[in-house]
Amino acid sequence: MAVEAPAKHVFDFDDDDDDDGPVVFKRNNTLSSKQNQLNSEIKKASSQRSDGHSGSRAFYVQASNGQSSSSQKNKAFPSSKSLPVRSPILSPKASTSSSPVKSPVANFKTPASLNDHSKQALKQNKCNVVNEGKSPIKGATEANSDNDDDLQPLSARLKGVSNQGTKGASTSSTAQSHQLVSKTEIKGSTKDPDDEAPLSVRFNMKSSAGTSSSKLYDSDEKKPLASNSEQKCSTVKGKQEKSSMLSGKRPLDKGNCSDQSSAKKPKISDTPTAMKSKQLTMKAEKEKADEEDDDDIPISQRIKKSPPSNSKTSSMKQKAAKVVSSSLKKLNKKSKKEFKNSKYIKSTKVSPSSGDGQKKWSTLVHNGVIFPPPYKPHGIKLLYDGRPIDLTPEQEEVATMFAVMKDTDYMNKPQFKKNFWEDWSKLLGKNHTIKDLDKCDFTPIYEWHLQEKEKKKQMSSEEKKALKEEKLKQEEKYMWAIVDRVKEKVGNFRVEPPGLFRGRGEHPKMGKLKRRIRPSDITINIGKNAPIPECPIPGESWKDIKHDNTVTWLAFWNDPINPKEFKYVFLAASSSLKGQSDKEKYEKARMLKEYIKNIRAAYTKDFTSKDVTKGQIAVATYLIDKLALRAGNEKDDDEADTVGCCTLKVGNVECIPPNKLKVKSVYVPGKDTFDFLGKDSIQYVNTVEVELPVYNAIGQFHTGKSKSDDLFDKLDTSKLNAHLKELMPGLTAKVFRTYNASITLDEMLNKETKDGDVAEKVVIYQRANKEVAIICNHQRSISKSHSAQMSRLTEKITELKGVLKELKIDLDRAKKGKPPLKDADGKQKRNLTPEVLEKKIAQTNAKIDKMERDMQTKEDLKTVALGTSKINYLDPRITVAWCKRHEVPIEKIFNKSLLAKFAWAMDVDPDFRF
DNA sequence: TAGATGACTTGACACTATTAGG
DNA sequence: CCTAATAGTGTCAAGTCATCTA
Repeated sequence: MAVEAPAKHVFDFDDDDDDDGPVVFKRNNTLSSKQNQLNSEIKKASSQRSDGHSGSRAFYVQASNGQSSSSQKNKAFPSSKSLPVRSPILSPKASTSSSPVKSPVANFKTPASLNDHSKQALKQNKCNVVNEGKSPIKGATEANSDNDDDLQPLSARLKGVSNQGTKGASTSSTAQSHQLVSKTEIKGSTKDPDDEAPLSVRFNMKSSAGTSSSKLYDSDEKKPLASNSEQKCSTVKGKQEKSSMLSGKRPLDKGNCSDQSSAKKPKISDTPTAMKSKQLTMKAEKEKADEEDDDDIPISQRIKKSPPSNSKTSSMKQKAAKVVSSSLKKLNKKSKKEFKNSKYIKSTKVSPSSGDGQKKWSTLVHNGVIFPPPYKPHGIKLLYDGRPIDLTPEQEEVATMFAVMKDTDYMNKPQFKKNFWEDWSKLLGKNHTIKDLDKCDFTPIYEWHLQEKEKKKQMSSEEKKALKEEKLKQEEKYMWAIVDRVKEKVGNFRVEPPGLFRGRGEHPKMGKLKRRIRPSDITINIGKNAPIPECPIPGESWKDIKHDNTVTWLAFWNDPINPKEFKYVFLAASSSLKGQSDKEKYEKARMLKEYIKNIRAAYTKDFTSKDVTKGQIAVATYLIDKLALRAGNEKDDDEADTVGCCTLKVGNVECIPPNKLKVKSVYVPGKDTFDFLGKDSIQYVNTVEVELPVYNAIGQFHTGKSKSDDLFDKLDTSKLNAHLKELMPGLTAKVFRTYNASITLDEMLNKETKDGDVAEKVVIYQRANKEVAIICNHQRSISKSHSAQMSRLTEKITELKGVLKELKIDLDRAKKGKPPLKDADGKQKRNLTPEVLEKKIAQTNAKIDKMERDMQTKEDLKTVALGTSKINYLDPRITVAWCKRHEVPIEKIFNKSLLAKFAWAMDVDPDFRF
């Protein structure tokens, strides 16, 4: 446990908490209380079907969180990912005292025995949670109200029209019987004791697996529209040769940014007492928190309990919701301020407020950031006109950055070279020998670089290990922050090293020098009473120190490429702060489910609106809903030229009438082709059938415009989002992406999962995952070795087929009592019985089948990136619940970092549906 | 109310570590 | 065991969206 000492040493505070176990690892159940807020803000009348008690209990510090990377080998770890309440680092004994026990069924291993601390933590946390609308009938009533047949989905309408899509589309809402009642009753009966019960009880798959089958609802409504669309994802990255206009539009490289850094919404000061009040036990805090929670929440509670969505009344409901939610916001804000300096402030740490510039933390301790090592000159000379040239270390450093990129695609981009030359020649100075980049030969430096790389590779594993450990030792203290007395991982504590800007696509600024960041560029954000991190570079100092607890960043600096933008240091994804907002995001998306029917009905109505703005909003919303497009903010001239929905150009959307003019188009749905560069200059190509009114509307938006004009000239993202907010509190364009992704996963999993072994189920999951990735257009570049791999596989299959043929011949002969043919080398093969041969044939056939399937999968997935959706779009609770229901170890789906990131979702009820 | 600013999420890809296959 | 493929992790660019400012 070498890490223990440094960790403690670094954050030496709270000594007296130690006897109570490191406070740091008693994570509060921020999520559930947070959820209350979410609810209060947006949830209102929406139903929450089988949210179960997710997040409604003690929170387990994810192991990885308290885990030093050096101890990751610990085998106990993977099995207890979500569980250790105490860090193995800080409390070694915890590993034995709360040793995880295998859950009888699946691998949701759970602690059979929690140590006292953990138990206490559980209890304490529980109280946070009770108010979470947990009435046993909650699920039942609301699920019932979620009457699918009430909902008139667009997809249903589309079905008549577009028969093209088959992808993952559930075809009917057959199984709509509301067996939910029984389900929730079962749930309810086990729930209450649950809270006290060992977690293993809740994870007991057998019990839940038995009931889960009763739950089969399916609704067209929830089906993503995109599932009906035929998607073609081109793999080609965009290559628009954009005439470079490095607009001088960024005049101010303001060194004055010091001002800006502070100009912000009103600061809420830290609790003065926060750090000092060591005598304040967690429990006391907790209780206060609960008190205040109770004070804070009731309205939302009431709101939540108000009748769930019902399409007939929903417009009224929506209005009401809006009002309530906004007034509630104000109320929250106000009360927060009023209590700011009271001791109640403590409580907000348990339920930091969402959004609205409210408090994100009460105490924050960290050690700042670590800087890349200074440049070490290598002395290798580049050749200019064939002659070696001396460079100063500064000049050499930048030259090396360029040299090292020799074999990248950037070298083929004039813009890159141009920008590089501009910045580098400045460093060289006016009278330097080097006057022309084209005459420079960087090869010596490049080769030196390759050599260095090779050297590194050749190092013995001991050396490598030592090096790694050295690095770890240096970084250890920066890796952690203590947020509200919980030790949390910091995400990116390393300051970005200098380099050449690698903009994607045709970025006008690619190749520019990204200068070195120094302490004097960096603003630190930290708790009022926390020690200010020592500046790691002697003689220098931070630019500024702030104590802003309305934000979550620990530090920032101005982006050297675009000085009015910032680079932030945040907590890692596994932190509870991130987890909170993650959960909120999915809750919002789930809420959309309750509104979607009305929203679709509304925009469908507006397709034909006389009001052009209305029509454009309608069509845009439709595209966002159906195609999962991004919103599409305006972009500056000094950014790559990419578009999203609101910034689509006329030329991006082509109408393909069945034959000629759209006016003529009869009662046939039109076809629209999309082709544009999206985020990261990834190309989007999609041909999709749309409803006739949409087709016509697009045609109208086209008229009188040139290809480069905005398709939606009356629209931008803020108007669009403002409109969406009227339909559902908190609704924005991106929620549709989350919604469509998660609902697709949920439905596919529940529809497709059959009996079978774990491997088969994992395949089902991957297929659903892939579907989502396609919907979201998550692409990856084809690996360099792809074609080689494919041909190798083909080869192998051919070979196997040859074997098969031979076997068949041998079988024939064996049946006739003849000996087998000689093998390729002319040697006599063994005599085998027909039975054995038949078995071999079957085996070979199976092998070939498998290989062909693998090959197909490989081909299908060569341009599809599954990771992004898993990380950002798929509600982890869907996955966790599915795993529980189907006895698939969660580790088969989530890797270590995802498990840490989704710790908040691990205790979801197996019956959870998105 | 548009545009600027600020904070945060999303995204592809490069680099490393681990595992599978020969 | 070694190599190649794959999985995992880190990096940092590029989005979204709320809020502030003029």
